[in-house]
Formats: sequence, C-alpha cells, structure tokens
Amino acid sequence: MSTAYNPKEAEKKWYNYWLENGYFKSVPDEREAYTIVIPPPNVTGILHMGHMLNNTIQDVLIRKARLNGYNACWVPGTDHASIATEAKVVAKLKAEGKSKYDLSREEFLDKAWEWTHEYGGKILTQLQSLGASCDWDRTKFTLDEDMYESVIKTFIDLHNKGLIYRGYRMVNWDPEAKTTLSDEEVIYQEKQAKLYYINYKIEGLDEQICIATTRPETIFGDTAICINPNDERFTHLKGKKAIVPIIGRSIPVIEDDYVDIEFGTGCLKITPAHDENDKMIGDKHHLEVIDIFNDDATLNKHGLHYEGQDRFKVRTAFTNELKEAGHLQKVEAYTNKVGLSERTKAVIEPKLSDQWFLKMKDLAKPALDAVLKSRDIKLFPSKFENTYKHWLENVRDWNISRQLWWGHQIPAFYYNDKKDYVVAKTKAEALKLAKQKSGLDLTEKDLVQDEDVLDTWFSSWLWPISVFNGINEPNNKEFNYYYPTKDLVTGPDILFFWVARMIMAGYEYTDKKPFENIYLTGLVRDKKGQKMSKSLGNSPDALKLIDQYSADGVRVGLLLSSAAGNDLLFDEALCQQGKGFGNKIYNAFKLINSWEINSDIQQPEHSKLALNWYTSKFAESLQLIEDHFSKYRISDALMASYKLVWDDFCSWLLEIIKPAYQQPIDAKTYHRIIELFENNLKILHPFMPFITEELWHQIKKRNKNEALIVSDWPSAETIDQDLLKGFSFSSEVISNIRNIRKQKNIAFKNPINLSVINSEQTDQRFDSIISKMGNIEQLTYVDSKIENTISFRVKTNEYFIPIQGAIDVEAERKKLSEELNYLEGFLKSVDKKLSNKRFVDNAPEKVVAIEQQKKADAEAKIETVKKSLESL
RNA sequence: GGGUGCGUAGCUCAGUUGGUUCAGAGCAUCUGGUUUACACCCAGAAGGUCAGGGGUUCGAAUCCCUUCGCACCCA
Repeated sequence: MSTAYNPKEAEKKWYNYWLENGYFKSVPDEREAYTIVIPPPNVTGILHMGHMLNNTIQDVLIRKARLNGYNACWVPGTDHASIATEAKVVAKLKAEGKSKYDLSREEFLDKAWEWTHEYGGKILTQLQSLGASCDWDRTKFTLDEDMYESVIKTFIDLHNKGLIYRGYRMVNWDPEAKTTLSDEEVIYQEKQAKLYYINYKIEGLDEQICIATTRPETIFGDTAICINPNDERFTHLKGKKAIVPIIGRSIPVIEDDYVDIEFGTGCLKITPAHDENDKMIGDKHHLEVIDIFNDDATLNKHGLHYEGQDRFKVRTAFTNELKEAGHLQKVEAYTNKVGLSERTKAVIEPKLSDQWFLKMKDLAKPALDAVLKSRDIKLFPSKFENTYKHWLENVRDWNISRQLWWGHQIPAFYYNDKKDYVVAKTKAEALKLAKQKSGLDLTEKDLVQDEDVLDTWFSSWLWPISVFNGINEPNNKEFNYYYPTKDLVTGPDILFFWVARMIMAGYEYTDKKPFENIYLTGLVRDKKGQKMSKSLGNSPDALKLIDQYSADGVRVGLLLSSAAGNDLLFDEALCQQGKGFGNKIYNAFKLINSWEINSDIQQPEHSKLALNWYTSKFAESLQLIEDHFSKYRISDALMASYKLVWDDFCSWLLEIIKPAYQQPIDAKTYHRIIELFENNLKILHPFMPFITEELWHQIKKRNKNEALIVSDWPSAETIDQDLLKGFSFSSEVISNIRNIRKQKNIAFKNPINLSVINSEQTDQRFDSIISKMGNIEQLTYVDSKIENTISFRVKTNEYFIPIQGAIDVEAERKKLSEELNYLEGFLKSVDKKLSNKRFVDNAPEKVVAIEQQKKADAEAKIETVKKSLESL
C-alpha cells in the first residue's frame, strides 16, 4: 500500500460499482420506505456550493437509512425554470440575430427543448461525482409528460373549486424579459435618486400646488392630486381641479389621509396605473387609469411627443422640458429602494395587467396547523417556525401566471372576442364546455388558448406528489408506498415559496403531509461573509474542489461547520481537514494490514483490555451519534464519529495494541480489531462513502451482496461504565507521565519507573496499559512518598517518577502550593454554596448531593497535597 | 418603517429543562518530537469581562428589560 490514499481512482471505481449493482435503485417491497425527493435544481444550473452542501446532507441521510435497513429512495430531478431557461434561449437567439417573436410558439419551444437536451441537467451528472446515491432511473423533469399533466390537472381542479381566479392587478413587470415576476423574484436595492418638486396650476385660481415625485415621467399617467383632509395648508383647494403641466389635462384634487403631511410637500400626485399605492387610492376614489407604457417600458401614445422613448431617457428629457416651462421648482438628492429583476436586473415597472391568481387563505390553514399545532411536520431548526407562521398568517394570493412560453401553458380558452373563457385540459373539451356555457355554435377556431404559462413554483409545489404520479393516479402502488416522504433538505430562503406551498398541495391533494421533517441548511458564504454567488464570482468551482480534496474530503469539509440553519462560512481549509481525515483512516488500515498474524502467541493483557474498552467507547459514541442524527445535528454526528475514530481508535486503541516493531500480532487481537474497524467504516460510510467502501473491500474480498453500502448499521452493545471510567483515569495518568517526560526532557524511548500510592483503589488491570503507553519499566505500589522523585496527583492517587540528578525542591514546592491554592479556593466556593440555607432548601436533592461530593473530593485531595508539602 | 434571528477563545461554532463533567469542540497559534501506519503525523501548552448595562433567582452564557453591533425576511 502506498503512503497516502489516492481518492481519484477509488471514487470513480466505487461509484460505477454502486451503479452497476443497482444499490441506489428502489422498488417497493415489504420493508419500510425512507423517501427523500431532491429539491429540483434549475435545469440550466451547474453545481455550486449550496447544491453540494444540500445534496451531501441528503446523501448522508439516505445512506444512513439504507444501512438502517429501510428501503431508501432518493428521487432526483430538475425543474424547467421558466424565466432562466427562456432567458438563455432568448440570448442564444439574439446571438443569432433573431428575436423570440420571429418564431412561432412551437418553434420557440423546439429551440428550448433543444437547449435543454444539450445543456440541461448537467448538474445531475455533477452530483454523481459528489457520491449522490439517487435512484437515477426515477429522474424527473417538471415538463415530463406526466408531470405536465399533473400541473394542468391541478390548475383545472383548483379553478373548478373557485380557488383560481382571473384578476386585473398591479404586478411586477420585468420590461426586459417582458414578463411578470413574483415578489420573491424582485430584489430591492438602495439607489441614489432624485426627488423632483413640480408645480401644478390650480384651475380657476392664480395659484400653484407643488408635488414631490421620484418619477416625473409618470406624470403622463396622473389622474389626481391628493391632499390630506386635515392639512390646513390646502383646505381651500378642496373640490378644485389641477392642470397637469405640459399635458394640460385637468385632474381633480382629492382628499385621503393616506397622504403623509410631513413627507415632501404634503401633496401627492396619483398615477393609478404605475404605483401600487396610487392604484389603491385610485380604486377608492374611482379615478381614471391611464397606462403610459408599452411592454418594453417605452412610452406609448399617452407619452405624447415622447412616444417610443425609454422611461429613463424620458425622465431626463421631460424634466428639462418642465424646467424650461418653469414647472420645476427644485430637485433634491434622495435615496430610495428600487426593485430589480432577479434574473435580468432590469428595474421593475409596477404594471396593471390580467393575471391568474390562486386564493391562498384556505390552503394556508392546514399548512399552518401541520407545523405549529399538530406538529405533524417538524422544522429543523425550529427557529424558523416564527418566520413560517408570520408568512402564512399574512399570506397573499399567489400570482401564478407568467408572460412566457417555456412552461405549462395555462389551460384557459377564450372565445367570444376574448370576453369569455373556459378552463379545460384540451381544446376539444374546452369547446364542449364553451358551447354549453354560452349556447353559441362555436368551433375550435373560435377558441384561443391563454398565451401565458404557469409560475415554475406552480409545478414544483406538487413535486413530492407528482414524482410518484400521485396527482394523475392517486392510488398507484408506488405513491402509496413512498409517500409521504421522510425528509426535505432545503434552504430557508425558499421556505415560503416552495416548502410552505408543497405542504399546502400535500394536504389539498393527498390529505397527508408531503414530508415529515424539514431540514433547513444555511447559506454558504465566503470568508468575508458574503453569500457565494455566480455574480460575485466568489464561489469556488465545485468540481475542481472535488478534484483537489476528493469527494469524501469536500463532503466532510462542508459538513464540519454546518449546523442546521446556520450559515456556513466556507473555507477550503475545511476540505483539507476532510481529506486529511480520509488519509488518517487509510493509514489506520495500512497499519493493521501490515501486521503479521501469529496464532501461537497469547493475547497481551493490555490488548484485551483496550479492545474491551473500545467496544464500550464505540457503543457510547454510537448512542451519541444516533442522538445527533435524531435531532438532525449532522455536523455534530460527524464530529463525534471523527473524534471516535481519530482519537479513540487511532490515538489510543491502535497505539495500545500495536506490536513492537516488526513483531507479529496475536490472532485474537487481530480479528477483533478488524471487526472494530469494520464498525468504524459503517458509521463513517454516510459521510465518506468512497474511502469506506474502498477499505471495506481491501479488508477482504466480498461479493456484491456484501458491499458496505448495503451492510447493516452497527447494533447497540452494552456500555461498561466502570471500564470507561477506569480507562479515562488511566489516560489522565498517562497524560501526566507525558507531561513530566516533556518537562524533564526524557525521550519516550527511554523507559522510566513509576510508583503509586493507590488511595483510590484503582483497578490494577489498567497498569498494563499505563506501562505500555508511558513506557514504564517498573510500576510499583508503595505506601509513602519516594525520595528523589517528581510527583503528580490524579484524584487522591499520588504518583512518583524517579529523576536522575538533583530534584528542584523549590519548584516541586511551588507546584504543590499552586495546586493547594486552587483546591482551597474551590472548596471555599463549594462550602459557601452548601452553607447557604436557601440553596440547600431550594435546589434539587441531586444538585445538593453533587456539591457535597465535590466538597468531599476536594477535602481528600487537599489532605494529599498537604501531606506531600510537609514531607518536602 | 415592520418582523425574525444572532453576538461565547485568533477563526468557525456547540452549549438541549437555569444546577455535576460549565465556560467547551474543531481549526489556527506556540512548544517539543520523526530510522517506527500517517508531517495530510504524534505529544503537550496557551488562549474568554459568554457584546455592554440593569433586573429576576439560593444560583444566569441560558429567563426578562435596555443600549450597541451584525444578518436575514417583508414593505
């Protein structure tokens, strides 16, 4: 075996081995199912740090479940990402000098599919290099035929239930992508802007009224001036009319206490078509609505001589015109927040348009109850419950339509000059319905399907159901077997628009929760605390990382500092640590493997004892690890395994049983250490699947039914507490010996003698271990202090190591005095507690007993130290 | 502006019901060590006003109030 582990070869080899033998594959059987559905990454996406973290956690959970004997099923897939994909295709067309509108819808969709097949889904292959044990035969895509059908069916159903309606609403319009965005797809950014003060003439009076606005170009759409009814400055203007400058239109002065008297001039221009609040006031006062923009945010005919020009150009030009005409009073610097499209970065234009909405209130209730009342669904960490609650209690209707082509086309068919519509799966069905509804003699030609598609989330909210075809065939065998799923692993940033909605869909369509536990990972940030993103360019290349540190190493590195829900400041050093751990495990095996076995030699006492100790230690750690897993404390589970293997197994156990250089090992010890090592591999497998499988097969040749990935999780053995206590006492003794060796420059290879006053009556079996680990030639039990020695104490036991040459009595005295000082101070604080009547009366018995024990221990130890001091 | 969360060692973070082992872990640092499985190593050490202030309690990193700082979500 070589000195260092070579992961590259092993990782490729074992992933293929797992694939070939179908270990990832799941078919329903008599075992209990353990299902995880992947949060479908964007089909256009490539693997980044967030995916790596998220999918590593899922793989850990699914591999552990597999070892625990569940029928583990991890369903992979991607979503079609309407906006992102369409943007890519549009960009590609643009590069070819074409526009989307040069193509028919069908032609465009062909291009999009072409694009998807060529570039899409790469991320799934990338997940394989991470070791993801998904059942790849189940890979789903939100535009697969059955998935498509599920979405359409759901739309029709919700429409028939009256939950989907059509509304003329203010939406976030992305003028570049020419589509509506959800609130979640808009990023607000602070921008340096200007506040323009503009005068409007009052009709019939020789007076002007001044308004402040950040958007003078919207003046073309003004339909009122609003004042606060309590504002005495403007009382005389009630019922008057104002003249819109340049345009010359006459608009009413209205009153509404929405207006903040303090802000700006206390006067507001109302542009209902282009501002949400203005729309609200407009509705209240029955104002006219004038839309001044085209779809690309150039001005339309209402913009008069600016028709066809961009909104920002018009802002400048129109301001100049106002200035020249004497309407502009002043301009002030002003910081405000501007909404930008997450995808195109274009400034969002609030726009009124026809959209489809889903009523959320009734759907939200069961979702709220499931998490907060019945606790059917658990959130890890639970701190997100507040956020979840807040959002669902203040939920707004969901705008589910998008002005795009790539996606599920809304199954609404218009007729009668678009004045009426019916909702149906096919045009034929729609025709039937339309005829019934209208009584008209229509043909298919009279029907026009809605151009828009549904929000991508409207397909992914069905994901846990639809991947098992549970919408189309609610009683199919697979769906009944795998659903509800077990865990969902995702980021808190999509708690609302994905997780909560899946829960709603779950209860609406299956009467069941879609999953039991939600594990929310943190965001991956760089060392500076910035979120890792493509746009910042601070995300390391995922595949390069794997190449450099091995998949196992990267998995460990990511998990080491990723407590659930807490952001993870990513540092490559963590991957190095992960890789180093792999190397450690490899070398542990290399050592064991190098031993020559001799069945004639007796098992040494220290080996027997140490093996028994590790068995108990393992059982104890296993319990701890299980506890961490049960609370989704994955990084703690890993750290517990890490310490067990590195510290307890390698640093203690192997060092104890290691035969002298080039000496053989007894067969009994050898066979037991192999068993124990195999158990280590089992608990490490979920975290580091590759190296563990590799070593598992190096231990001995195994057939395909004996692979580690499908072996059994170690079962709990009894923990011998006395053994653990005795060992930890002994390790303290060994530590002290090492300290003294270091202080006195006694190299480890030089044996020394040790004498002990065994006041604690410790188990003498451990002497063999102390002797081996301390390189003690002679261990003697004595009754009193030995001259010319240096001493140390563990509890009330006193140990003496003879030293050549003069003993520094002063130094020894100083050391003892310091110990005494500390102990007396400690005793004093314990005494103080115990003499406090209120403590003794109020504290639980157990706590008081502990304090009494501390007192007794301290007193005994003080006696020992005092005696030593006297004898000096 | 409204909401939520956070502040513990140089760094990243645990600390579960207020009570033992409560002030911890890993990394980094420092000291010593290598013909020996691993320098991707071994052994050891140092490092803290638990953000500041106040309160409740026999007892507070933990509960309450407040100030400061940070992050996220919503408008």
